[in-house]
Amino acid sequence: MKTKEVATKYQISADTLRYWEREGAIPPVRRDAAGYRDYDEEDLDWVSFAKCMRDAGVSVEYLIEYIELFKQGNTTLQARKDLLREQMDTIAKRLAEIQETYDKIQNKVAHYETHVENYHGKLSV
Amino acid sequence: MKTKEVATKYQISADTLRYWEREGAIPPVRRDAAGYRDYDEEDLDWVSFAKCMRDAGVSVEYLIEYIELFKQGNTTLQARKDLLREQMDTIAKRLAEIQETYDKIQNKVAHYETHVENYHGKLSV
DNA sequence: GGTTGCCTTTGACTCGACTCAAAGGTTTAT
DNA sequence: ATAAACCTTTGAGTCGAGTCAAAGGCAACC
Repeated sequence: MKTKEVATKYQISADTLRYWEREGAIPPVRRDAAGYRDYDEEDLDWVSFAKCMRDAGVSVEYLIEYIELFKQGNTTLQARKDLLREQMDTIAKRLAEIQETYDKIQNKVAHYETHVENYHGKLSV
Repeated sequence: MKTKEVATKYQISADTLRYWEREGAIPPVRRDAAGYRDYDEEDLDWVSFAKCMRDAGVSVEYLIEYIELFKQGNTTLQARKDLLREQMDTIAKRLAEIQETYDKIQNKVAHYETHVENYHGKLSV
């Protein structure tokens, strides 16, 4: 699978794909005879992983760290697990925060329904 | 309440507070005789609103738009409500996305428990 | 009355994460 | 066989969102 195809499939720009690889946020991708990237199943898994994590707000730097550990082989299994757990905690917090904001806005919108003046109310009702 | 106090209270830098106001992401704050900002209850509500929204990933630009509408008075009530609803949709999507990633990582971590090799598995199990 | 610690503005700087442009090689369709 | 549509690298540019530094004003304690 070539760059643009992958880009389309995962809704990422080709530039971003190359950028991630350049930075080490995904491992180096296989190349064909012409030197063109040719993503195999495993490469796609890494792309999918990176996209997921980025979408959840995980920094590129974290991804690089993870790949770094992966490259060092099976002695880093525990470290990688720890890194993922750490990210899970962060994501969980973000999730809760966003949920909270969501509820508050919902409340605010509900107030708009009833208060038909020059409304500006608190978020925390 | 003075700038630093507010900054501490909401875990924002004083610079950010001034930046938001400068950009119009919150309305102008009352000043004391010396020209120092003195946040009253309503100002604090706006700060809290801005922080909430920013934390949920809403752009400063959106906040500016909202404040713009607010300044224009009660003819913009519907527009403001629409804007908030739009943001709610976006936030809801983000929420779902993050939740999905969270579940996937959880799964991945679980796999680490059982697969004790040079593990790298798919996110989607 | 001086030092410390706030406060102000203005304008420049940083940082992360892309994004684009230039210059050029390959492959596919006509 | 030539154009269109890909691909490559390198290096520079952009963009959002702060963040910092300079230069100076007020305020309170010792």
